[in-house]
Amino acid sequence: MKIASFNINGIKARIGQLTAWLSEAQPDVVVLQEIKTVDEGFPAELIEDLGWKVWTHGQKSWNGVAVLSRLPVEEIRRGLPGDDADEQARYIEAVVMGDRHAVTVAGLYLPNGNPAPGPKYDYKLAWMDRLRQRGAELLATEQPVVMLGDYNVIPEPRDAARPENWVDDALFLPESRAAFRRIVNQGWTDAIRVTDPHATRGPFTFWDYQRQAWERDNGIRIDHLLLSPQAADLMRGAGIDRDQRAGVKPSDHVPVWVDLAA
DNA sequence: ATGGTCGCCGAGCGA
Repeated sequence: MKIASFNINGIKARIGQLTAWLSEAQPDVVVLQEIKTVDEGFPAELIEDLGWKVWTHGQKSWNGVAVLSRLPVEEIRRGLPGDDADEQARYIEAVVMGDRHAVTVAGLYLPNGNPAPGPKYDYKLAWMDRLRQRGAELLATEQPVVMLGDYNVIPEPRDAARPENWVDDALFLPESRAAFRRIVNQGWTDAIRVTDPHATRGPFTFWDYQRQAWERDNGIRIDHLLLSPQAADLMRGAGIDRDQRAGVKPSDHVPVWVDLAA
């Protein structure tokens, strides 16, 4: 079961890139972030015509997440538990049926948090605490779980081409990194990192549109795939589709994926 | 220190 995450940065602007990548990469399950539309504005038919089922959790203009699956899905949950007043569409969860295992796939778009300090940063840290609580519940199932998406956290200096540029940024502040570490340390495996544990630079998943960041490979790694122990035991491989950042009108993020023997 | 680029939609915000 190949499971991927892609921050698409506006589905209406990126439907062509998405469908081309789907046929090229051949994932079985995809979570999307920043669809930037209400559910009715999502071009589901174009994707359904390619053999997918589509579930969206949309919002006007900002945020918004979705699940695409070519495998049967048993349950869908929209919204991160823990705050009924939270209006932002940043979380969607699916139980996907593989041939051998059911896999819980939690797609997330963690708040950016800038400027920090401030209310947006407080919201980010509170959201991360809610994610940690949901993560504990999912780990307690002792089943294969993949919690993946745009975490908006640079975990370590080697995850940025120029870490010195990020020291005051909500993506790299010590509190953000500590909150991410606290989640990982519950027992999750960082699928991309374990494919090359001793890398000293990168790999990256995001390059800003500004200042020729892509041309200069001035990237950061903020899209992550966290695996429960039962999912990590099934891992066959993981990767980053870096070439998706080239070409005409790309997203500023690229897809990340993990393949499970599920 | 500033501005640099996108996508949302049709001005300015969020990233």
